[in-house]
Amino acid sequence: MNTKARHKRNLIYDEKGILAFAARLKKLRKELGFTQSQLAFEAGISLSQVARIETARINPTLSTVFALSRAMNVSLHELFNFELPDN
Amino acid sequence: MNTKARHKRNLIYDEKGILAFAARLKKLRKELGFTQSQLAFEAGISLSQVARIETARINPTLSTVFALSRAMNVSLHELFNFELPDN
DNA sequence: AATATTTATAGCACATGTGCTATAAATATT
DNA sequence: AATATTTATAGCACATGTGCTATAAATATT
Repeated sequence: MNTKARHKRNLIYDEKGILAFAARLKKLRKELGFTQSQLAFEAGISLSQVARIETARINPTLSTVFALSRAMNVSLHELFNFELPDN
Repeated sequence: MNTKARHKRNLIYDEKGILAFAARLKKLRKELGFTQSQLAFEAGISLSQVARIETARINPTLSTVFALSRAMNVSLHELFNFELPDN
């Protein structure tokens, strides 16, 4: 182990918020009749990424979210029409 | 230079979307009377990060956006109530 | 105008998002 | 039940988001 005391910064990872977004995305995708693969293709992102987002394994960037919004033809206003849980 | 042909993947960076979000955030923050420093403190993120977001230098993660939403006491529905420009 | 406050930049180290490939697990179809 | 399709995981390499510190630039206050 390194004796040098490295500072462990703690970054935000908003478990609850990420879970809520995952559920919202999955719901909309299914309602619109997309498979993950189709959505990934339309959005220009990878299938693995779509799966990771829907299972709340990662904390996507806005660009990724914007791509999903456009691919589903769902406005951001609608995509984010869910309650953000308290932290 | 390395002769090995490494693959240059191109990640999404949604310039227009990021700019639109930056403008929306700045507008709301000012309307609510926060300084960047106050907002950063309330959201538990760094001042430099708030400045980078408002000047569209970075592509923030959802967790960061959620923290801003809670700090300003503005719902996601409201925070994302803007037109996502075409890509 | 001088001073104080606020916002914008820069550079570093570290954490982690992303694409890719492969494969397993789960679900749907025949 | 067997087969096909869809979703979930894993591991790697690389790109980049984030916090921190410092400082400059811009704006507001006195």
